[in-house]
Amino acid sequence: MRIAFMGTPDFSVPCLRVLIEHGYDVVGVFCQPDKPVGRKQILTPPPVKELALQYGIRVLQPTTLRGGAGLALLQELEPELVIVVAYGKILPQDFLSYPKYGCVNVHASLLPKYRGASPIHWAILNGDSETGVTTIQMDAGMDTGDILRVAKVPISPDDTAESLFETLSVLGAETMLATIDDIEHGRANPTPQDHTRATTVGLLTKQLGDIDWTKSALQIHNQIRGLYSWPGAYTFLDGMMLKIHKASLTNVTSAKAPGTVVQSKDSLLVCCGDGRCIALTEVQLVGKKRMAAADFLRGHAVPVGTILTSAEKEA
RNA sequence: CGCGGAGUAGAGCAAUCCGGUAGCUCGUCGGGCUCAUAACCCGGAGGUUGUAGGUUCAAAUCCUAUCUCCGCAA
Repeated sequence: MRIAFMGTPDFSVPCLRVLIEHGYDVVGVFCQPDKPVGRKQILTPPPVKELALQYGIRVLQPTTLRGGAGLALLQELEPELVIVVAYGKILPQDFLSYPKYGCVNVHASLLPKYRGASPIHWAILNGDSETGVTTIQMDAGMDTGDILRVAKVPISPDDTAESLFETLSVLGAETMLATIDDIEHGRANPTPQDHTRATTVGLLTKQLGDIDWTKSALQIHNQIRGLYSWPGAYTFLDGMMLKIHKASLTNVTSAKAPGTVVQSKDSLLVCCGDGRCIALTEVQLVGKKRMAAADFLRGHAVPVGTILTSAEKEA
């Protein structure tokens, strides 16, 4: 089967890899144009492009698919099926309807929940106990197509957005293969989504990382692990931003004001809004490297009673 | 040349402005002490102060260049 692949970030890589390894005829790979990255603004190719180049697969990086531009490329590649995994652009209708088997999208949530840009993070931010991947037959809407396959996975209390990313990208690849197999053998059974239960999530912003200590310890813990390792959660210590990379829940309770440091030996134990304390175990001060809280405390005395504040209160 | 911070003992920091025996907390090693604690007391080891030049009687510190790491912004 002639397949065109569309994807850009790390999440898409396992999918493309298994397509190649299973001998599918990948006739072309679409991804976003190279972008300047990092402090030096070095032009960096997306991860998917690098993999494609290793296998000598043709890479296409159009800035737009609209106005027939995308369709023209498809007519050149003549794919029977298009697989889309975190590509990053909306596909126009003429593009969607070109391939014999249409376009299939691999989405990292249990649709119709968390349509949109950052489903993995929101599953953790909201404290969900399970998430998964869904493959859909794409239509013109954003993640609104009929469901082909679903694979669920539990979210453990230790999971971070990063660890789930890893898990779901692999699960996504497996589910994609199964879906393609269904299509090849005429077993596909598209089921419409329950649109009344749909939720949509947007792009993450840095601002989401600002910790509001009046929230419960559980909510704050979800925030820290849901935003790890990007964009990350943070708070303010003596007017300086302190990034919180890792933290763990404790059974310690305290009647102190939310944000108060109640212990600062091996970790920073901070009182939250519901009276429970959360232990900050890996932190990073502005301009410094990330380090274990115990290391941080050797060089920075944080007296018990110090109060951590949110950006809003700083301003 | 987008803005800024930082390289000092195994770890985290101080001393740098104003040049003069590199210090603190922790770890580590040895000894002591206690029914006991993230215990406490005593002692030791561990450094070409990122690199290369320059100024000076003397440079972690001042000057020049260079490498690396990091925060913001994008």
